[in-house]
Amino acid sequence: MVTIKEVAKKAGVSVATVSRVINKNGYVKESTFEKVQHAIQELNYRPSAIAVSLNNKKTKTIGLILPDITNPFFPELAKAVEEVANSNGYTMILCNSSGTLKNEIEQIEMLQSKYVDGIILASDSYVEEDYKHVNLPMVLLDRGANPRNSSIRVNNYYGGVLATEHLLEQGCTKIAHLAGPKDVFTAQQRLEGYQSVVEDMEWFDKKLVAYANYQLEDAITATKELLNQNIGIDGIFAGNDLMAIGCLKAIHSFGLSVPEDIAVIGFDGISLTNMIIPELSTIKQPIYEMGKEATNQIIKEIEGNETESRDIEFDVTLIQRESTNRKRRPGCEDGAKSKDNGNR
Amino acid sequence: MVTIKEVAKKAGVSVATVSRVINKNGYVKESTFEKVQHAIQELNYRPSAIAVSLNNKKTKTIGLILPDITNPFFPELAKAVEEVANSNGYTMILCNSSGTLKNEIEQIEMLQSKYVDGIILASDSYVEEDYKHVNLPMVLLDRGANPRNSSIRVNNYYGGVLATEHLLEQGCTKIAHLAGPKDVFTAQQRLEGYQSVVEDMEWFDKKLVAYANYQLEDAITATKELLNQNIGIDGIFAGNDLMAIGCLKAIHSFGLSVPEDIAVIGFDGISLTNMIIPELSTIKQPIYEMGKEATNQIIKEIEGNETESRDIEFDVTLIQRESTNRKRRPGCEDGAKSKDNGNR
DNA sequence: TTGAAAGCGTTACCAA
DNA sequence: TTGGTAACGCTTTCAA
Repeated sequence: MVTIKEVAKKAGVSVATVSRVINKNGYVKESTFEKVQHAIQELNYRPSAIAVSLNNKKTKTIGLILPDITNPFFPELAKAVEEVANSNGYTMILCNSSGTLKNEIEQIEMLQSKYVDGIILASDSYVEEDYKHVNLPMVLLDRGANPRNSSIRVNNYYGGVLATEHLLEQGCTKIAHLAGPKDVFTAQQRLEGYQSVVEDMEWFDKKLVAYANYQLEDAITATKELLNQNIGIDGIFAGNDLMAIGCLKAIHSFGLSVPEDIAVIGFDGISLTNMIIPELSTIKQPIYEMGKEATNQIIKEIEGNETESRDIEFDVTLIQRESTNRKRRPGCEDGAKSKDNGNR
Repeated sequence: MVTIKEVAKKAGVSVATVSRVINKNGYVKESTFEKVQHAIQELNYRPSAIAVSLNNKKTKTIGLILPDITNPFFPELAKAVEEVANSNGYTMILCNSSGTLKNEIEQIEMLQSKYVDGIILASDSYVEEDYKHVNLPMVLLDRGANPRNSSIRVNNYYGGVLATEHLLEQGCTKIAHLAGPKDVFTAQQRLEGYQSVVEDMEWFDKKLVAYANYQLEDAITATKELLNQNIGIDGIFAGNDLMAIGCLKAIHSFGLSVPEDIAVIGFDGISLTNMIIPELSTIKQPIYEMGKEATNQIIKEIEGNETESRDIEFDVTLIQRESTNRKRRPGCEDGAKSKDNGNR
């Protein structure tokens, strides 16, 4: 690699001057500027990001910690982060935490020692206590408010309400909920949304709520149990899309059909939902937007334009597709009935 | 951040001694060692990766360039790379090239100026010419041989043969191929595999080959056209799984069923294939293994244990599921008939 | 067994 | 408008 010294020698100036040319600050005579530029081209010189970082304590790098990149929700998020980061001159280091606190902590340590400028953390297991020693800008995804860090999320509660009401509107008379893990924030909120709608209905029964771990396989098992233990279920609100697909498979294995016998709606709006047959209705989160906003926020905090932390809540949107279309024949449309709740 | 100097002061020794303790090299008296360790703990000191890098020209970072992280093939790959990298003390910078040469080149430049130690490149548009100025270890995914770089890939040709023969075995009498983009290496190879099996059959016709861009939407259109222009197609080999799902949707929209009317097989073995109904038969690539091997290879090259480049070809495996199961009722099994071709 | 100091490639301050 | 140089945090060589 060619260094600034070699450029200086070639151009017949000092390294200080070359530095000024590179950063376009300080006074440089026009002719000197050109001479230096020429030398830079000639030698195909690129400043060492390492050396620059050592000086100014900035690496132009942000860390993104995800529970699992193979969960289809996250690639879209990662893409948004990467794109926004890049277009602001940052690069992204990706870490898979596998959702365990131990890994998260370890990775945060590692990111700190690599001097990333900030961290975006999508964590299921976040507990404020555990992150006391993190003194970098950090924005949280899908977590509740926290005085120290900005957070980006959707109104999960309202999404739960929306999904449940939609099933009701479609004529469902007994609606079950396949909830995510009990200790996961988003899952709790979605469940509460569901409960708020159905708890006073005369058919409601606690046994209509089952739990699974947000994964497909687990959801299949849970759905089968749900169907065995309850008679007359004709609608299921699954806590995420992956589990909704599990529902579909379980229902299929019972020889029942969707949406005729049982309507199914998911949550997240991953692209998978319109790949399957029947296409899956869902409560869509603006995933890309969320990643974009998280990145913008972290960059603001890094660059010091914004030190106070912000709480940003996005709206969810009901996407009706075949899996809940009980009013006409399936296969017709893919309408996004936006039901903004007006916040933001 | 606490520096080595502060540790030295606290322990009452010089920075050189602290450095020796950290790196466990050179002579250090037992008692001194302990004293220093103690100070390190006390201050919660972590060496600055930046400063270390400036010295030894190694960043312990590798760059992974992918065409599109939202394509389900790549997250699994990325996960493998990240895990193997981490367990060797490396971190991974992820870049989305969107498949364009311009972005790839730009990102390689950027990665070089960040002094990554090596690059894993999954490229559709790789042309040796364009990468002449890359003087880092680089391993290529899914590309043909190249004297300068190691490459990791599967036997795409053989996979094409395997898929086509499988459809034949299932009793298909007129098999179409939905191929990937003409200029993409993997797509060409798979197509050739198909052709080698069917070109001498009396029913074969060039019109049985259609092209799409490896994406779902495009595949739906192409399949519809295929079905409109050809009579009697009862088997389709799609160039990748995403397109196979497109086939399924197109066939469904014609009111036909899979596998009874038309059997469908994909290529890749992404996890999507067992999420959909009917579950999709496919030619599975050992994606995780490939990522793992790519990472091991790049690390070897970085650490200088291996300077010569290697060409590693993995075997593909036929996974038969419902979408080609014409011999018995669907829904029974998920068998992996391994047909090794003995290379590697 | 330990410490002093040079050097890694920049930036920024101070002088000239 | 330019150049010399300290400083960033660490490793490594050389001396002690």
